[in-house]
Amino acid sequence: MIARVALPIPRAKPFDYLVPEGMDVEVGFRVRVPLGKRSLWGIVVSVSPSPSYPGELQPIQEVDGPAVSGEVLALIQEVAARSFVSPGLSLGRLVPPRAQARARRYRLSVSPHKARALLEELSRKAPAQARALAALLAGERANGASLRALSRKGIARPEVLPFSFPLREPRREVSLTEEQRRAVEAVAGAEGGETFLLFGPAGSGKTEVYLRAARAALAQGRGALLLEPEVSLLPQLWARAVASLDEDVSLYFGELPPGERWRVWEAALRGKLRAACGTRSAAFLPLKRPGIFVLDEEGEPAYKQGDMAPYYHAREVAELRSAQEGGVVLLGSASPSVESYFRAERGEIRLFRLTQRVAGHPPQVRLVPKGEEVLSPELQTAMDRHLSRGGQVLLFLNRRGFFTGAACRTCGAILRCPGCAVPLVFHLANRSFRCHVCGKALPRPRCPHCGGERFRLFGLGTERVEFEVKRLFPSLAVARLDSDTAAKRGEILAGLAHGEIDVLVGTQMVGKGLDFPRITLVGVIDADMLLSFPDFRAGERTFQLVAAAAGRAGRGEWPGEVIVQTDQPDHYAIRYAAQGDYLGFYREELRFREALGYPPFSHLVRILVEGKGALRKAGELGDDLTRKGFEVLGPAELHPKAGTPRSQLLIKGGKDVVEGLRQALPTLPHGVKVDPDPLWLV
DNA sequence: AGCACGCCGACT
DNA sequence: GTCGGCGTGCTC
Repeated sequence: MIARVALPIPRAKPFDYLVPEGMDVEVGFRVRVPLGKRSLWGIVVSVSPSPSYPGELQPIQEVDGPAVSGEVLALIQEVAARSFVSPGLSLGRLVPPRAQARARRYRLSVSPHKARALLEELSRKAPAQARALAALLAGERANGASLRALSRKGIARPEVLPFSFPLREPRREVSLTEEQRRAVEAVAGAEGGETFLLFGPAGSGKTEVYLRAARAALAQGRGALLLEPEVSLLPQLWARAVASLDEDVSLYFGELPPGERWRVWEAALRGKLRAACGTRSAAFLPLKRPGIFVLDEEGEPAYKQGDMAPYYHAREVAELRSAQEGGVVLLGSASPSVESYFRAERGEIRLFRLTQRVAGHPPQVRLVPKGEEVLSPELQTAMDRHLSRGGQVLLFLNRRGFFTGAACRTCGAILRCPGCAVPLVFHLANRSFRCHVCGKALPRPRCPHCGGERFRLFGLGTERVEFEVKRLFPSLAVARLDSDTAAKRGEILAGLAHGEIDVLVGTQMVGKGLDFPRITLVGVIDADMLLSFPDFRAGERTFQLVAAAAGRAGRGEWPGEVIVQTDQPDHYAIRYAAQGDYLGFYREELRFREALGYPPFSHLVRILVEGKGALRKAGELGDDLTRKGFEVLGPAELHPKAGTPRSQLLIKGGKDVVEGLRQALPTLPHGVKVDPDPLWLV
């Protein structure tokens, strides 16, 4: 027998190998095979009696066992084809490696009586182990190395616990509003392959609809996948799912330890797992008979993988799966993507609106000018007012660091990363200039033009907002939550929950989904920042930023207030966001998209060319595609990444543009990447 | 992706 | 004279 194996190399086609006599190899199995002088793990995509390769075949070296279901294997191959990358590489990135799950807890394997007796003996020879044993007896945490030593001696044994968040919710049976009930009934009674959009403001009870619909799917013996765009949003959804579904609910996201990822994946593959919460990569979890795919905050760009192949959108993956494997897709949002709302309006997906608030109050939103100070007088006054009443304050700014730019005092040149050419950001934490593209840190940079060592610093980052708040309100407890402090995220959120933190400064992403009833004031430090991006989605992102900020305020009994610092209060994205009017924004945005022929009135494909002569190569590729009848925008030169020059083309076309490109470019030239329906153009 | 082969510049 | 740059091509 011959097995065709997809290997994690850029080549699109799988390789043929001989299956040794007596070896059990099936489609979806992971196998180790020789390739040249190397040996690689790959996934069997088909098994047949005759080879398609004319040369001599090598035998499979080792079988690991089933790694992916036939359905998800086909899905990943389809996703790979759509983003012009090798199925083997895509499989290598989406199917988690087999790894031993790390023990998270140790248990005594001797009686407590015997353990106490051992304690004395150990305290002389191995005091660290004695301390660990004492901690075990007391049910406390202990040093890992000491525990492993105790395990070797047979005194303790490791116990693998599933990954979980330290968060529990009581089970609560809430009665549904009429709107919620109608949505649940429609979703639960739908045919497989249907997509729904649940559109309702923060506090309108979308999560309850997700959970009831998931419960209905589980009751029919089908699986449920609940997705969030960010890991930071998972704990709360997961805790509610655990409380409300009579089912084990696993967590699955890219940042899980490899052993844990594999454990959850394998449980799904074996049919032992029917419900999971996760981020975009969880859309591929090989659940048997999926019944529902929920995407909360469906308009969030984090659902799109755009930085690494395979380029995919979790919504598209869920819809492909529901069409092939059955089940429905339920999208939910207070500010849906323009694309999804457009589809709902055209009747391609079914729209359900939730208009009644079941929790909290709509906040009052005020637009104030930015001015010279980091915190405008209006924001300062409002902070005073809310804090003196015992409220908490959240301040949003989408930029890390202290100063976001530096200009040479001698010649005026802007200090840039030598490899990436983007302006360097000054961070107070280690007093150095850092590149936010490649992460390089320069403690004492010199001007590349004149060698000057003194710089004028400007621009606003989260560190400086934190600094300003501490300066203006010295008695307050101020914390900062951005990717520089993300390691302390749990600690910071606990502090916020216990009222130990008065003011939290954060970037939009890490601060999203916070649900703390005592946060009554939210400040958006610079609402204009996203507007200045040369991207047709700038307005949509700005609306989402302000709308998300508004959704964070006043989730408890007290009415919330939002202060938005902006110098463009008349811009429609900011104006409608302040009014909480999604539809007003949508209509105006749609007119703009139609006038310029942007999505949803067209499809875009981003072609990225990297390496030496990128601009020239992109130009030649663009000319070639123009001759073949494509509408080509560019080439545009991008800032280099870690010294590699980059350029890009945009192709604009109809629904079939990706298929057309696949025929026009059957093999991609070296250094070329293709991202269909990109969400970020810069 | 690796790893080989292969053809042109600055060094013991 | 060689060491080594990375362009092209192949691996079942």
